[in-house]
Amino acid sequence: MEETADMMNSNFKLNNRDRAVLMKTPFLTSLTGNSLVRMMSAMSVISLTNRKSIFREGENADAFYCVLSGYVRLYQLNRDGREADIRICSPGDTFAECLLYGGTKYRHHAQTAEATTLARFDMQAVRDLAEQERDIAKAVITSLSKHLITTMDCVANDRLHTAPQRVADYILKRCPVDGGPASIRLPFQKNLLAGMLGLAPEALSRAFSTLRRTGVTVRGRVIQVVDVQALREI
Amino acid sequence: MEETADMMNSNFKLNNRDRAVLMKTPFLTSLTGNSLVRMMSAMSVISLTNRKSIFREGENADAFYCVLSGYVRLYQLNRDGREADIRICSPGDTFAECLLYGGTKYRHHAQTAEATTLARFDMQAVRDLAEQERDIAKAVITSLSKHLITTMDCVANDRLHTAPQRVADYILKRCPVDGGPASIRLPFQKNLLAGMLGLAPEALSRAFSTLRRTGVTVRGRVIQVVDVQALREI
DNA sequence: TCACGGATTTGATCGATGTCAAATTCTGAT
DNA sequence: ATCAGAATTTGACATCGATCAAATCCGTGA
Repeated sequence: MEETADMMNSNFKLNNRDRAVLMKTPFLTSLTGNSLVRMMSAMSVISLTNRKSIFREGENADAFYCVLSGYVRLYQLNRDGREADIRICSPGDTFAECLLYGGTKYRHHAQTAEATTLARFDMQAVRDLAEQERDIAKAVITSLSKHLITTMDCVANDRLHTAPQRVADYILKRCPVDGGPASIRLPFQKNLLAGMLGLAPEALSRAFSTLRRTGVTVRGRVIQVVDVQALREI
Repeated sequence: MEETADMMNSNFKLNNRDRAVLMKTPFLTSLTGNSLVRMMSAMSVISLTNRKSIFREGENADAFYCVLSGYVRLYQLNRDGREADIRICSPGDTFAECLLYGGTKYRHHAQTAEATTLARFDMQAVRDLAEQERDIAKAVITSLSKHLITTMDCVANDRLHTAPQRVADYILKRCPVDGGPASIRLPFQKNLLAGMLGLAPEALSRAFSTLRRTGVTVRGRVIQVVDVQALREI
């Protein structure tokens, strides 16, 4: 059994960290006993290196996924072939689960944005399970609800806030609640943060430099905030 | 029993058209017998005149709604008090149903954008029903799935297309499939269309005038397209 | 530690869209 | 049909963010 260096694809190993993430997924966190076992048996684990395609727009949707480690970029192309990120999925995020009952084709492209481990759920198997087990149906509902809320927030954010405001929002959501100084470390490249916020990388960079005058210092992936309260005002 | 001229609020009458819309709702369309009866008893009908508040951001979410006739605007305010539409709900659309399992407070303001009739579903009652009746859980899942898909499309649209492209998209979705000439009538004010597409009214107006050179004529609410195929190219 | 290549920042510019005000058109009520 | 008020369009502008190119930074592997 040989793996290429390019792409490792396994469905047996699941390390502790990945397992912990998986069990906190809305799909699994509330399940017990039989339901949990059945969900796990509809699932396999997949590891991919950076920049590998997971699926393409228009393909037949026969699975949905949960990110265990790494990041996944969902994007579309416009007529000119330029791509725009729709969503960046972090560990714990589920994607394409809306196709359980919403359609049969993937609606955008998905590719890894880092070395990534995924839980792959067979669409038809989960569909069947949701019809049989009450708690699985409820788990699906919870997952869809939360996902819908974050997506609506995304629309609101895009339509309501400027680039520096979105960046400030992002930082503040990850800062301690008190108003003093704080320091956070980005878990990924700025590239991805830009996509998450619906910005070109250059726009993100300029947003950071706008925030400098509000006491935000950026060095590599480390962001330092002099006064969290002051940042809230922007 | 007296109603003010300002706001009529009834929960007994349901005319034929409204009833037909209601039964095509994802929440009700697949239900039969007992489930249908129980859902109907968790529901009441509300009629409101133009520009009435349905709920406000931060209020306790004790109901979700389905538009039977008229239109509802979901919007948020930014720090300066300027409002941005998040979503325009048309007859058949459901809103705030993501709070069934996603949270306890409304996340934005909702107000009528015309004289409007709504089906109001008691949140807790439907929550209980979804736990008891399989087909109701499934109906909830279907509704959330579809809603999530359209919301993701909205993000994609915002990030990928210019104003004239979005307007062209809107027109094309409502045109016959063949490539010839076509004519459609907007079911609402341009105001609302602008909000739907994430544009200021002035930007919508200018988008229309850009489309004139692609053979699109606008007079009042009537939009005529000389060549549907040509419009697709933009 | 050094050097390389990719990531990020910066500069210059452009196009798209929001904003405000004024002109015009539309609509519904009389 | 007429008119007032609302909706829409148009004009003039300001601003934001995208784009392309060039410079710089940074992390990684040797």
